[in-house]
Amino acid sequence: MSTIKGRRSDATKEAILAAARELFASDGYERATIRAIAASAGIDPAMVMRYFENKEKLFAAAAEFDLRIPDLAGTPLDQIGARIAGHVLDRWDGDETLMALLRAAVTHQAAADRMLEIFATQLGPAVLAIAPDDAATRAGLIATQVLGLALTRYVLRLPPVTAMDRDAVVAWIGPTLQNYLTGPRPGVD
Amino acid sequence: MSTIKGRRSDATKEAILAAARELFASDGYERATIRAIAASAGIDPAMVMRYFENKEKLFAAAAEFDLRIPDLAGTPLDQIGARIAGHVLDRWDGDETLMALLRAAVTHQAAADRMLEIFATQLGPAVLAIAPDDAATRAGLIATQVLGLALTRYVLRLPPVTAMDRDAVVAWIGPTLQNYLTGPRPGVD
DNA sequence: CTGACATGTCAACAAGTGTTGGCCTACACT
DNA sequence: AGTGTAGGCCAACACTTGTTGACATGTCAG
Repeated sequence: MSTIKGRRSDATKEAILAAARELFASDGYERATIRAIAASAGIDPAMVMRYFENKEKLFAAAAEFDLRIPDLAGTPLDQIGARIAGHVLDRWDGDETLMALLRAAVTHQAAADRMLEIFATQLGPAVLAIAPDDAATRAGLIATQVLGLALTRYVLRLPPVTAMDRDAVVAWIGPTLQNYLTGPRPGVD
Repeated sequence: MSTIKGRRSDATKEAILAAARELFASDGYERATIRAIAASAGIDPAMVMRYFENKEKLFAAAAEFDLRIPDLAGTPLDQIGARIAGHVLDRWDGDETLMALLRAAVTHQAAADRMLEIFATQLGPAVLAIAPDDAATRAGLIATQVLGLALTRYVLRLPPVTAMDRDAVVAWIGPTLQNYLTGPRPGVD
């Protein structure tokens, strides 16, 4: 066995993962059946079980995800909001994994936990580096707006939201994120 | 038959609806089974079919909903955002129908359509009355933030978001909604 | 009491689910 | 050549789903 070249099985394993991501993204956890995923990958359902023990673990493998929050060091402090807004759009358009995660998270506890973990370990620290005070709250607020945008634009496809082009979204959402990140803590008024 | 007093069946019909709302809200459309709903209502699954032809129509009946957007006429123009934020929290805490709708909308097309319709017919006109220009876009942005808040606070239960008390949520989210509603259209800058 | 009708229960169906074990095929190595 | 093994397919399992039709019970008018 040549461990140098990837084994042939790696190819179909990858095909299964791709099909799984696609169906989890479009149908959610329960409606994306193993049979449908296998059919979409052009193989037998039993193969899915061979490579990934069960559906739960298949999802876990398919939902592995990195937000790839950009290094914000070089960005002027007052443009970080817009930068994040643009990044969110790019990331969401280029990878269905996030959609699979969001769709599944709403009805499946394990997926919700994974989503929480991603925001806690990836968004949290990034916010902490910029706004050390109230970092958790500020990160939560950002999640609020970012996930709400994703939900209405990519899942529900609310017409006025899908109609906005990239620049408009950044121009509107950017300042909101900027405020959540670096704005004064409200309440004193 | 005395049409004056409600028939006895109306009671169980209402019990079914209540159980349906509860399970649709906590489990989503596919996981909320007719059998589980019937059991929770203390009756036979066949009764559900007798009163509501099928699962689809049961959901439609259970997801009947009114946002009850308050009359904003008496509210100072610059406090409308906070008013809406508070109203959203009240409405969400007091009625599981919204949660059922949101959870189901993510995986079920009919539910998504219903959600779109609710925002189009109830939120849209209210925004139009206040901000006639760009009303659709502004309503969409509001939906973005409101649904994002609901998603992270009530469905995903993101810790920093659930940790905020009512006043804090209103203080943070209110200005965002205010800006989406009455703020200047960005882009000139 | 007798019947009619609303209200409810029971058992079963057909279809679809995740999952399993046995069997086949092709290729690498000696 | 033969043989071991990884990759793949098939048929079946136990179970759950929405849905249906036949049958039982209650309630009230005559």
